[in-house]
This record gives sequence, C-alpha cells and structure tokens, in this order.
Amino acid sequence: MSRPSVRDRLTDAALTLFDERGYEQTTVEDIVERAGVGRTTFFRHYGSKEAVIFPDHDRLLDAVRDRLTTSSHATGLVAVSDAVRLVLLHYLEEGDLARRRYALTSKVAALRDREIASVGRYQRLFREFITDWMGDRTPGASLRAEIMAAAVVSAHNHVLRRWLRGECADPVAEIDEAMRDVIALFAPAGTPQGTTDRSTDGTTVLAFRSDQDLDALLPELRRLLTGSSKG
Amino acid sequence: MSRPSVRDRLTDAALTLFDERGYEQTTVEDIVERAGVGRTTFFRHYGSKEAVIFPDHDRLLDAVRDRLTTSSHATGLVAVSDAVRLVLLHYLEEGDLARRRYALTSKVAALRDREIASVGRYQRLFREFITDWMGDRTPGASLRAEIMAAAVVSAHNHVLRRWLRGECADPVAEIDEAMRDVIALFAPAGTPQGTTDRSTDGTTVLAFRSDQDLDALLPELRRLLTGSSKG
DNA sequence: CATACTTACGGTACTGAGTCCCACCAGGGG
DNA sequence: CCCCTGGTGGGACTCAGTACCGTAAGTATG
Repeated sequence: MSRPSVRDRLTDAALTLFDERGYEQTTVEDIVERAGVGRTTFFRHYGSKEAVIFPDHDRLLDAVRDRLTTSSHATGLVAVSDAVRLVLLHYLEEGDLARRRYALTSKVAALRDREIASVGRYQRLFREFITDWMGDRTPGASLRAEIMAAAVVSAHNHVLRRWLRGECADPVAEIDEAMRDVIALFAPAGTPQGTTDRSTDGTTVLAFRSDQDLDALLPELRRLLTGSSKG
Repeated sequence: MSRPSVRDRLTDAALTLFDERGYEQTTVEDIVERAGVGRTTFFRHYGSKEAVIFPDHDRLLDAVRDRLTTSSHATGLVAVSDAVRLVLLHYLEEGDLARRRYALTSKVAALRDREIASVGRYQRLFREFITDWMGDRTPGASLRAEIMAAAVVSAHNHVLRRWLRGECADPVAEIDEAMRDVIALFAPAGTPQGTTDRSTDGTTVLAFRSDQDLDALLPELRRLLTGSSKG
C-alpha cells in the first residue's frame, strides 16, 4: 500500500488545520509542514490557499460548458437544468469534502465571497447560453434570459444547501422538482399546467402605473387586454 | 481654495494609474507616491487596494437594509423593488466613477469577483427579507423567495449594465419597467391576485397575471385597488 | 500663554501569500 | 554512460495588509 498522493496529503492537512485553528489562523507554512512537503509544492498543486477548498472548479465549469454546447436537442431551460443537475451530482460525489467546505464558507467571509464568485461564473455561462438560445429578437429578451439563469442557479443552490445541512434525503429528486418549478415559472401559463388551454396565449400580464381611479382606467385597461397581446 | 482631500487625491491617483498600467501592475506604493501621501494613510482610508474602486458599499448596504425594515407598508416584492431603485440611483449618482469601475471589473478577474460577491450580499439581504415577509408556511416558499431575490437583483444588474454601457438613456424608467415584469412573473396565474403600491406619491402600481377576461377580473381588481392597502 | 487631549498623518518593521529561479534527484531511453 | 524530463525542495523576492510608535496640527481648558 503506497502512501497517499501529495495532493491528498495537502488537502487532509489543510482541512484538519482549518478545523482546528480556523482558516485565517492557518498559514500555508503550517499546512506544508503537517503534510511533510515543501512550500513550493503546495502552490504547484493549488494555485492559492483558497484553492485547497475549491478543487477543480475549472474542470467542472468546462464540463458544464461542454454539456450545454452538445445538448442542442433540448430546449433552453431543459438543457440548463441538465447541466445544473451535473453540478449538483458533482457536489454529491464530493460528499464529506463538500460538507466541510460548507462549514468553512459559512464562517469565513473571504471563502464565502469566493464561493459566490464561482457560482457567478456558472450563472454567466447559463445566461450566455440562454441568451444565445432565445436570440434577442424582442427587447427584454436578454433581461428574461438573465433572470432565467439566476433562477436556475438559485434553485440549485437552494437544494444544495438543504442537502449540505442534512435537511434533504433525496437531493436529486428535489432538484428535479425545483427545476420543473422554474421551468413552469417561465413557461407561458396554460400550457404546462393545463389550467386553461387556450390557443395561443391565454395569459394576460398587465402592469401599469397610474394615479387615477380604477373606473377612469377601465377604457385603457380594456384596450390593453384586447388590443395588445404581446407576441 | 484648499487642496482636494486626501481621499480624493487617492482615488484620483489610483484610477489614473489603473487606467495607465492596469490594476495588477499598479502597487499601493505607486498610488501613494502619486497622491503624495504615506502608505499608512492609504490603508487608513481604504481598507484594501480593491476598496478604492468600491467605496462605501457597506453604507449603501446599510441604507438598503434600513429601507427594507422601514417599508412594511408595501408588499414584499414592491418593497424590494424600492430598495433596488435605491441602489441603482446610488450608481447613477456616482456617474463617471461607476463607469470607470465597470471598465475595470470587465478586465480584471479579481475585481469582477469582488463585484459579484458584493452583489451577493444584496441578494442575501433581499432573500432574507422576502423569506421573512412570506413566511415559509408552504414547502418551497423559501425556494421561491430565493428565486425572487435573484430575479430582482438580476433585473437591477441588467439595467445597470445597460446604463454603464451607454445603451440606456433613462435607467430609472427601465428599472421600473423591469421590476414590474419581475413582479408580474411571480404573481400567481389564474387568480387575479396582484400587488399594489399606492403609498409612494399618489401613483398606483398594479401588476397581476391572469388568463381570464377583464370583466371576470373586475371585482377582484376593485378589491385590490380599494380594500387591500387598508388592511 | 501653557498644558493636556485629540485627530490625522508618516515611518518602520513585521507577517503571510504568491512568484521566480535554480538546484536536486528520480526514472527512462539513447 | 549521458541526456532528458517531471516532480520536488529551497531561497530570495514582491507586495498587500497590520501593528506600533512618533509627531505635527488643531482644540479645549486652566
């Protein structure tokens, strides 16, 4: 039986020390001393002190990108949902490491910021994909794409955090349900839930601002509801 | 005529140097040399090198928190929309500084990460407020709250970026429209339940979603406009 | 006017992250 | 045998950020 790899020794040493004396109180010097390697070796394996806790985020990001580009068969949000499930599964496979990371990011502000920043990268990826998929024919399409990406990522984070806190037995089932909710949120009402299946678009979304009485507004209201069914 | 304050000299020197030779290529030493002050003084005014570009984010965050806690008169998403408008107006008042910051965050990854992290703080604030406001009676309420917060923040960022890029003449009008869209997105379909906010300046903002005829909606509409704000 | 107290500033020295370079030492062909 | 290559260790360096101390300029108080 061979000794564990240098990389593993480093992660072990780092996480142990982070637990013992806290993240900021642990220097890279401490880590390499416990791991029994040189300081240079640490930075060769992990580009920074933070990176010990966030391993191969880049590779996962690439995997997500690949999944998105090769899944043109599915409609936009469904493809994104698939990619998101990929991310969640990655965390699930990490198992204990993911939970230790969560404990750390909950305490250390710098790590929480880094976590958020890396989430932002996924969101950016999704946004670009959805924007590309929708094409910004209509004004407001890019806004809609952005909100979609944000919603998808939020759903993922929500389920992930529930699992990390141990509040969730079957995260895969929950992510699927959450994704269905998100898709239903953006799908034109009437079609997915089958409440009232009208031909084109039974939904009426109305938003206006006025300082007049309702009765004074009625003609304008009626005009909005009958005339402009925004296509 | 007195010389500009130390703080202003520091920001000027920093931004100029960042433009000239880039962010990473500029040391704090360079900045203080050009500003004609000591190195210690720099860190007294700005806690870090990045903070020169992101001034008083903490104060703005506090302002948003105050606005949220004191705006119990409005329903959840409307209160959040008001707070978001506050943030946007802050950026608009910054004017040139905001644009220079945008140019920098577009190039330097570290700064972009910091920007995203600070946006995450707003989102967290909104999420907590909405969660609190909705109360998680139903399962999935906290997920919904999280998505709402994400959507609101996304809308803000979208309009802000458009303004920063000079693609947008009237950002306040756009943010209001975007917020109406967001509110309409989350208003439940089928039942003409909507949100109203009539306390600001005599104007009434109404947003709802329905698949029924206007005539069928009228009673509910009238209830929203007359009864609900009284309680 | 003199004495304290306060506030802002500058300087020095230090820690710690991250980089660079060079030297070492395996193994694996020629 | 030498050469080449990849992983390693060490030492020196840059730079951000902190701690501490000394000092000059107000400002109140006697």
